[in-house]
Amino acid sequence: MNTLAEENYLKSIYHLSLNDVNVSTNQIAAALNTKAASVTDMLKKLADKALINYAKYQGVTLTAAGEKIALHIIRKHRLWEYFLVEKLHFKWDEVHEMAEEMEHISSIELIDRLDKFMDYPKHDPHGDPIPDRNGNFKKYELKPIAALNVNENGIISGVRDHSPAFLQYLGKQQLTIGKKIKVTEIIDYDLSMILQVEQTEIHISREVAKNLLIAI
Amino acid sequence: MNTLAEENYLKSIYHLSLNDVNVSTNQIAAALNTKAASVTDMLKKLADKALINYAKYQGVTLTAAGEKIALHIIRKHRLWEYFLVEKLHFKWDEVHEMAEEMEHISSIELIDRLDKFMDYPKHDPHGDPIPDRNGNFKKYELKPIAALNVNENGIISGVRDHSPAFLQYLGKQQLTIGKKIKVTEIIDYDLSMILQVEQTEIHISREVAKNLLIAI
DNA sequence: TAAAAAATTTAGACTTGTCTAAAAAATTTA
DNA sequence: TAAATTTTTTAGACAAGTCTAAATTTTTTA
Repeated sequence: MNTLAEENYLKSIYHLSLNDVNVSTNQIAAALNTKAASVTDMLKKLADKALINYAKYQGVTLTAAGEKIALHIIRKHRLWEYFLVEKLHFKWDEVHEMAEEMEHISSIELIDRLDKFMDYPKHDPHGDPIPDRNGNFKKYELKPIAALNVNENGIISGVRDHSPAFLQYLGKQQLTIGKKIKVTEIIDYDLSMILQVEQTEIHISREVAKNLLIAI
Repeated sequence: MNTLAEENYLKSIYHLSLNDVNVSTNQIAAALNTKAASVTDMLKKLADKALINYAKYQGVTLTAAGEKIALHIIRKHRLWEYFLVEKLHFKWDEVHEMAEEMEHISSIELIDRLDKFMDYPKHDPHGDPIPDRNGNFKKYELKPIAALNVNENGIISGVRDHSPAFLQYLGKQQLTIGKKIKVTEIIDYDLSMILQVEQTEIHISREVAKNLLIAI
């Protein structure tokens, strides 16, 4: 098996790969709160194990083997988050740190049984898809509410910012996964938006609108 | 917080302390599958942190602080074992290794909620007591079936040997926690015993009788 | 396109936890 | 109780993962 550090590198590289094909040393260092020199050392090890494609100064991509491991860690992270929210009743802004530890529990059988226990959830509490045991999941597209025009509507299906502060704010405003929203007005001055959510109108800044995602 | 290695040392010292007041370097080395020299190094660190009382060549005892940590790890281990058996339907001989990893998940709130989720179980799947959040548990005494005479009876309440092989054997014979047993015969020749368990008679060796415990 | 700036890698060092081999202390035994 | 044996500790080394500082490569910019 891989070390904890290796698993965290693979997971970060996977997430960064969603935005850029080649992931840079500095991006990884920032994501893992470490130094570029440390990243270079680890990249050599991961390349030796054939988990990444690495050419000096060129950035990295995951190999098929590396991506498989990354997706399995993400599967574990998201299933544990679902467990923490649905079974232990934590709030969606409280579970990330715990899941960061739990995602490294190694047993595959354990996670498959946990999946069954919860009746095979498709999304974690933040709307992110949960890969199945083979690493497959539907790559549905989401777009920010900021991209909507007046009178357009959608269902809240994800967040771009996973910080506790943002999640807490959304929770307080009842802007949670599954809620149906409609844009009733866009303020010219600052591009902030007024949304119709169930019976109430909610005013959100452009910043919030960019980080709150709806299904297309 | 403490490192994973430190937690494992404290836990081992706690378990060994149940048999001997002072725990020796070699005992710890054997329990942790490491070398005496490595143990000496770690004992110095734990003593510096005031988690153990350590005098060179004299063996160690846990301080109150060290015992508290050890009991919390044991609490986590046993609650996760209960979860794995009761909720995920693993067999009692399958859960130890998984719980060895899960016991190091740090959140106290998580384990308290898990405890509540399972309705505050008092014993793990092997009959061992689960400490509460303050490290308290009933210190009930158990004795081996080997200590019984003919016609005496009791309720299976624990095991002395936690190895998968022993647990699997017991499971197959229906010799599980909570079963009522009565000694119907003791064979002079090898001190093996014939037990009445529910409707059936089961013949167990002296070795088994020494490792299977009943409530006094 | 050459100089400046930024990104990345290398070199050497440090910490944690481990090891082997040798030394020292404690215990057993004759 | 002195010698032999066992246990424990010390000394020095190593691997993993990290760091700082310096060197190198790439990218940007003037």
